[in-house]
Amino acid sequence: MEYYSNKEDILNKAKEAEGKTFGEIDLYNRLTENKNKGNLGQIIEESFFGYQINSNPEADFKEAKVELKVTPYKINKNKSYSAKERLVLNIIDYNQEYKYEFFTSSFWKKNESLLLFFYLHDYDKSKEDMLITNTLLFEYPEEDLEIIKQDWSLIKQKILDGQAHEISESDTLFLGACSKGANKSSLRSQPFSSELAMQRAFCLKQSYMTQILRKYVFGDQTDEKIIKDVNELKINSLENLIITKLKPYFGKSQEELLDIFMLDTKAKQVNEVLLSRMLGLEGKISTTDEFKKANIIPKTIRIEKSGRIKESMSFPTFKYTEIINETWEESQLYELFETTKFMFVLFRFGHDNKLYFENVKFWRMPTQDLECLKEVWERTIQVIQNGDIVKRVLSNGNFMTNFPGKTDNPIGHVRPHAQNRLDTYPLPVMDKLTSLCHYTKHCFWLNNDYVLKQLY
DNA sequence: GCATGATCATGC
DNA sequence: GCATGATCATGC
Repeated sequence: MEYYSNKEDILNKAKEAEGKTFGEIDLYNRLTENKNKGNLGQIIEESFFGYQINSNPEADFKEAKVELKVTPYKINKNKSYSAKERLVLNIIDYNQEYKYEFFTSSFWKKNESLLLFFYLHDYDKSKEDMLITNTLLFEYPEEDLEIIKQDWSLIKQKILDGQAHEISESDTLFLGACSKGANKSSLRSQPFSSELAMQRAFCLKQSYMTQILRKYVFGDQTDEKIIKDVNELKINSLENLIITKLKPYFGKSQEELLDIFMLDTKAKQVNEVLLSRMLGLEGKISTTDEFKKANIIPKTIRIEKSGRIKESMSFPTFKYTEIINETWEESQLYELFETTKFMFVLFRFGHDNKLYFENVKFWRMPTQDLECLKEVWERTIQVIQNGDIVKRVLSNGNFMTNFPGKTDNPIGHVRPHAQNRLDTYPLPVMDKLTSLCHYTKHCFWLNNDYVLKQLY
């Protein structure tokens, strides 16, 4: 058995796997014999590097401090590449992790540097036919490491606060704590609360992995950064730095801001452009390195003079044929709110009818609210499955539906979101009342009054 | 007045 | 062509 003790040798060996399928590498028929079928990492460890599989707290290549990981990516409709999943790392032992500092943590001990085997995932292929296309020895860039340190500290703080059961992947930016285990009943004890917490593992978020893939594997151009000086991140969080940069503009009207940045009112996208200017960016905030890696979605909210928000908040449409086959924990809705952080950009109408930039708030959906939203998701599936979408036809020809409405749930509801009524998705079950086999695209909306409550 | 259905506008 | 943010229209 060869022994790989330095990074160069390890990477050179890894390169030999590029262009091979898992079937070609698998010497011990792990794939075909159907046991441990999921674990492609084990095949690489055992058949390719020739070492015994272990679950040490140290990295796989202990001496070189390199952890081996196999991870899939996909090609999108628009030909770009995306990581298919988050990169799941070691399980968090709530009863131990809080005792450490970042550089003595279990995360750092095991994942200080990563040897990544990227393979192209293809739904039409079995695992043995999927191709390893690229390998990468990855070390965290300095500016990323500062954010990862903050992420780790936040997770540690939640354990210290007896809040391990409230941890969510959307708490943090690059390094997450994702749920791990067969199901929700994989619970663990925590040191500062009697409440059991879901078993979680450290992970690099899917959005972070996508950026790694694009930048280091496919050599895409680096995206613009909000924080240009790493040192700023050593003393403050990304969120606080953004708020600090925006604070001088709080209370200014849209007109004043346009004036300051010498812009013409070109309607619609003004607020997004203004936000960019206030942060000193050339492009949109949603396309910055930090926002893409952390999966932060900016949302503009306009508060009326009356203090209410007129419109509810929309999200991507769902496909009727797909949603009915989802489980809650793997559903697109759960994934969205479990992993996404939102940046609410608040504007308020003054008594002079002018729009004033008021504040910025980073928000993620609290765990119990997400559980409440589950009822909306369940009801939606039920309605689709029963072919029970249309409740009755209104006098003007519009359809009234049985989808959960705003009054049915405090968090969210289901409503159309389409070009027009003829912009549809196919139905898995024919609608009983109308005999329709396609129905207008719908999506989940967050209730306007719920959103308002989140601001204060 | 507002919940709900429907659609517009923009940009990729 | 369509996703997405934004907003309109109207029946109850």
